[in-house]
Amino acid sequence: MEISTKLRYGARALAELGLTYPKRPVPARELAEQQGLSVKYLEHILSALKAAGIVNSKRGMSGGYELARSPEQITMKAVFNALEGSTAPVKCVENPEICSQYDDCPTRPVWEELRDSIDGVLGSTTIADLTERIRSSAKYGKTTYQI
Amino acid sequence: MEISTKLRYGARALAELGLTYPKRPVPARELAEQQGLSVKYLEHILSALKAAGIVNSKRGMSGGYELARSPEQITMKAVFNALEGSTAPVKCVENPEICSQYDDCPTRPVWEELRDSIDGVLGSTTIADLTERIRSSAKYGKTTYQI
DNA sequence: CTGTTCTCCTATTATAATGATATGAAAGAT
DNA sequence: ATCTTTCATATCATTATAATAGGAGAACAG
Repeated sequence: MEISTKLRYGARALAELGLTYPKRPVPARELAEQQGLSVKYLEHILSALKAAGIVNSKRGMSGGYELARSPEQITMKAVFNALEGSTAPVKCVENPEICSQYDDCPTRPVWEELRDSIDGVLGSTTIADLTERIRSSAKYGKTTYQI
Repeated sequence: MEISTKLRYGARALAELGLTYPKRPVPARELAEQQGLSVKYLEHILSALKAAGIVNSKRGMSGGYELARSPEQITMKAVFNALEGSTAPVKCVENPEICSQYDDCPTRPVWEELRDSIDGVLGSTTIADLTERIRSSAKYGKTTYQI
């Protein structure tokens, strides 16, 4: 039950966007370089984040991506939902109709508890928390990357 | 981030084994019929549960599988680990050496929190809880299946 | 109005994981 | 002996993930 690379890379990219917010948009190329990813792959991820209303984009020279809201207002739950889908570990939890034994299933309550617990963690963490960790990191300010 | 069918089917099978514990072993065929699964597939699952020390098995006539301990002593965390692997949503959480940026990763703490939260839920639920739900279910006693 | 920088859209491919089936050997009970 | 069951291994189909590729179209600078 691992998370996808999309969520991993996407979350880190958003953490970086938190650093520049609200100063300037950052091109996908720049974000990709920081993480050592291909620009094309990160573009996909950013596209999904845009579709979810988490980032805005600007085309052309000195364009790029920027957070659509302040970092404090973007929860990891929203990011998870955008890049990973539902937090429910089984489909029946969100679509009761797909299981004929829904009401009598002895295991479903466990999966519901899991979902709620995951939602709790993700809902109480924001991009601001991630960005703050970059700021207080040992390497912060020592890299070649300029804000 | 869904759980596998192995865990879903396996958990239900264990809940059923809780009903008969400690009276008699139940053959895979019987457990498979209850869930409408192929015997062969469930055999794989039960085999993994046996390797994890969660069930015991007995060959030959009137053989089958039975819980290795009392239902109260088998947590869903043990079952998850046996059928799904680690509860860590990313590998680096359990193997720091695979990531060069381990100490400075702004997202890792989130994944660690997620793991702990999942462990909490799974660790506080036992097979006894599942079995109890079968016992108090509307259909219990009305099926053709005899204990 | 031209070139550059960038997002954006769609298609394709590779790889791995899951889900499942199949065959038959080995062990135990009667 | 024979029936029932676990056990071991191999194979296959399907899906999801991860990633790459090519190029169209917007914004802006000169």
